[in-house]
Amino acid sequence: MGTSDSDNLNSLSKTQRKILSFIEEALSLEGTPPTYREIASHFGYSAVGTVQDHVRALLKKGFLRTTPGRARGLTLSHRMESLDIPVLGAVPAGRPIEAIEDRRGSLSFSLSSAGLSPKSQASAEIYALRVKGESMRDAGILDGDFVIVRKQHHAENGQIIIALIEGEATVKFLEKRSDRIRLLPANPAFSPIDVPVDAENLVQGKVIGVQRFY
Amino acid sequence: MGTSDSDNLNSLSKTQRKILSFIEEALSLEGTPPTYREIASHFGYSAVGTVQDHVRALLKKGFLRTTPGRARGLTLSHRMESLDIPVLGAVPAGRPIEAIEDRRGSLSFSLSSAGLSPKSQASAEIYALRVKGESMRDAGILDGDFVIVRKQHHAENGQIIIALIEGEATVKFLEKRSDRIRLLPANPAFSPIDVPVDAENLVQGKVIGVQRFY
DNA sequence: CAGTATACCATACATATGTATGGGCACCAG
DNA sequence: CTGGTGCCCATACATATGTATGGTATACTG
Repeated sequence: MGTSDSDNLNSLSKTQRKILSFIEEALSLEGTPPTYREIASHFGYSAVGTVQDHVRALLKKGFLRTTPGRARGLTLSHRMESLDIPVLGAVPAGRPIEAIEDRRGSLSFSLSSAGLSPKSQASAEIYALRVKGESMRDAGILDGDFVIVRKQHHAENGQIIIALIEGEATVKFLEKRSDRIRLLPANPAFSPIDVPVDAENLVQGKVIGVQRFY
Repeated sequence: MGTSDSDNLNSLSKTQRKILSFIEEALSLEGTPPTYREIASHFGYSAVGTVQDHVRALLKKGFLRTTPGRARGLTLSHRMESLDIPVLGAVPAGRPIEAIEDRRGSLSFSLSSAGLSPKSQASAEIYALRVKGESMRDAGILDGDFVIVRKQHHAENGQIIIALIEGEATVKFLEKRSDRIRLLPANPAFSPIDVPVDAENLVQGKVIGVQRFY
């Protein structure tokens, strides 16, 4: 498991990361890489050269490859696979998930199979989290599995959600009541967790899928 | 589930099929669709117009889409997803899985996450099956889940495999012994199945992943 | 201070690429 | 025979796009 230079996303500036994400996204959504001008207009740049600079940086750092002269010649140097959603790392204490940009990699996920429109992906509201622990075992969500999450701050009874409890992200069933909210594990060895109805940032997202690799 | 016109590959001429395949291939290999001229030179055409004709036909028949004016604007009209593996239907009696081409759709699956090289994909040896029943419940494989299978006819002890029993495909743990082979369910409500060691076509593939959609 | 990286703008130019037009030839159904 | 489809060539043109050049400004580092 090498953390080579080109693997270390921390070596990227915030802007560079944004642009890289956009390219990844466009690749999966449109099937073709964006042009320099498309990138520029997306971020409000009035100059193509601005994008050139950033692409050049990403090139130099090994995140992108280009075929000289080729239209839409940008490709990701890593995974040729395709469309991917970010795999977020562990949730630092107290920080809601939106703040996290600690990408650990990416997963491929069939949005159409999940009945999602391309739009829901466009807004980059889908991400993956690696499950730790056995608390959802009986729901078929095992330790090490990836849950596919759509970022949203509401959910219905009985849905599996990502909840933020004391700064920690956990996967649980949601049970809303008038007086309190209860988070139910799917494993008799674990106890339900009660939360005040007015808890802030409780619901971070809804689990829309599970992926496991043997 | 209609077999619409654009689903029927038989409505394509041999040449059109070749060109469609080339586009699909280029998409997965290069990450970008080919240009008309690239297609032309690949097939030895000296005229761009020749490709235009064929693309126009594929367009008309609904296999391709284009964004007018866009460089490398060809995209597949079906699965926008990306790389996909076929989802096979139920296994008809007695017929080994290789014979089945009853595509029910396709799934996106992150090969790199599963530690697979692009080559294993190229050989189209990966497919998906929809799980019926609860026999593997305790292994986190639930009814309705998709198992990702690599086609192979051998497997090791403890691995989850696709076994062909009396013409039916089932998901089970494999337990090889000197005298017989035992297929273990992951659910106390089900019983192990014993199979002679010389059973033919028993192991159809190895389960390398699971995917679930809520 | 010089040097380097980041971040942006403006402009120009060569060419990569989609697209239109106009043929030509073979085959087959009406 | 006429029309449609498949299959191929040649050429022209507008524009989509990569790429080079040259600025400005900030911040950090040695």
